[in-house]
Amino acid sequence: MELGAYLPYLVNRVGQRFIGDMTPVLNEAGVDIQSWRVLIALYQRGGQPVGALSDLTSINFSTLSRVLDRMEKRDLVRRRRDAEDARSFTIELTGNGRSVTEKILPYAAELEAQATGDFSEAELATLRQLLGKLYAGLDGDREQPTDDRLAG
Amino acid sequence: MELGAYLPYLVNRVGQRFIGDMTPVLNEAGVDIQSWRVLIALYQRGGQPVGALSDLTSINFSTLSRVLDRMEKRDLVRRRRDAEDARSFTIELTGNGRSVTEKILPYAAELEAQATGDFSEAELATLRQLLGKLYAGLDGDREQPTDDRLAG
DNA sequence: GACCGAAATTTGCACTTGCAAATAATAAAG
DNA sequence: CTTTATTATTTGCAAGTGCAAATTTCGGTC
Repeated sequence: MELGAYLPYLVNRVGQRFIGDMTPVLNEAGVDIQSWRVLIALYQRGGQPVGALSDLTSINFSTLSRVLDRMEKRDLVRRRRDAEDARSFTIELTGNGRSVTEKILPYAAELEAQATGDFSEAELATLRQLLGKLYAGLDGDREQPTDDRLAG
Repeated sequence: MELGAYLPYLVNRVGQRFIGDMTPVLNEAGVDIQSWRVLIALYQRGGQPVGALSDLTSINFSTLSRVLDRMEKRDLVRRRRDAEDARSFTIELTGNGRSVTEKILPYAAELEAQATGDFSEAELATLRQLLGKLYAGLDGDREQPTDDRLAG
């Protein structure tokens, strides 16, 4: 086994860099990385129960619960009791949450663009597709349908 | 922007899964994820100063210092003062560290194999290459030479 | 050969994390 | 309608984490 060929290594290395490069922008906006993950998930998928949000963001259940505490304090999200099932909350963006997200998004896009400056459209598409396929091949136990939809 | 097309999202999602799937095996061996990262880095690259190890593993400097404390306690690594420069330590695997690593490696390989079961050799090579390229495109500020060598 | 800025590593501190147990609400059965 | 099993979420606790400051050593300069 060669380190530079070991996929978990290659993947997490890139992931860490994305995080490292995003952090200064997020700090300036007073948002931590986990909150940012939640923000984009909600921004694009709309209100979600905590469980779905945990799947969506890969943030641990209990951790997410406390991330939401922070976010609520900073008026980024709101917990609304589900009318159908009172065990469940729907987490939704506040107006402020939406506006903060929209302020950060351009930087996120720019970072991605910078990282993929040397990529052709075809390469980009391939990379996305292969990452999706890789994800699908991991931990097949979890509910596949949901995950597949996410991968789309 | 679509969530499923956003690279940081796709990458970190896969990374989290790799970690999640590896954790049970690591727990059984009494090793945490960070220690595992250090183990494979040392196993493949040999003794390293803390700084290089931090680059190699993407683990924050101060965090790594304490990860090494844990690892030293569990007799996985040893700190040896550099003869040339007494500010620096060379971190090296102990015999036990090597043997623990070799015990875990097959599972790591199996996990990767399982995740990439549907991949052709060509796809695998492409994925690795594109991840390397993506890494290179990120955070161009850091010392490129070192990073490029690592990406090899 | 004492002085000063820079480099390698560690530590203080306040905050974040994940596991497992607790809470709260629903659903199904008797 | 009480009991019991199940699901959604939160919390107690013991670690783990990152930032910024401290420590130790180096290399050059006066």
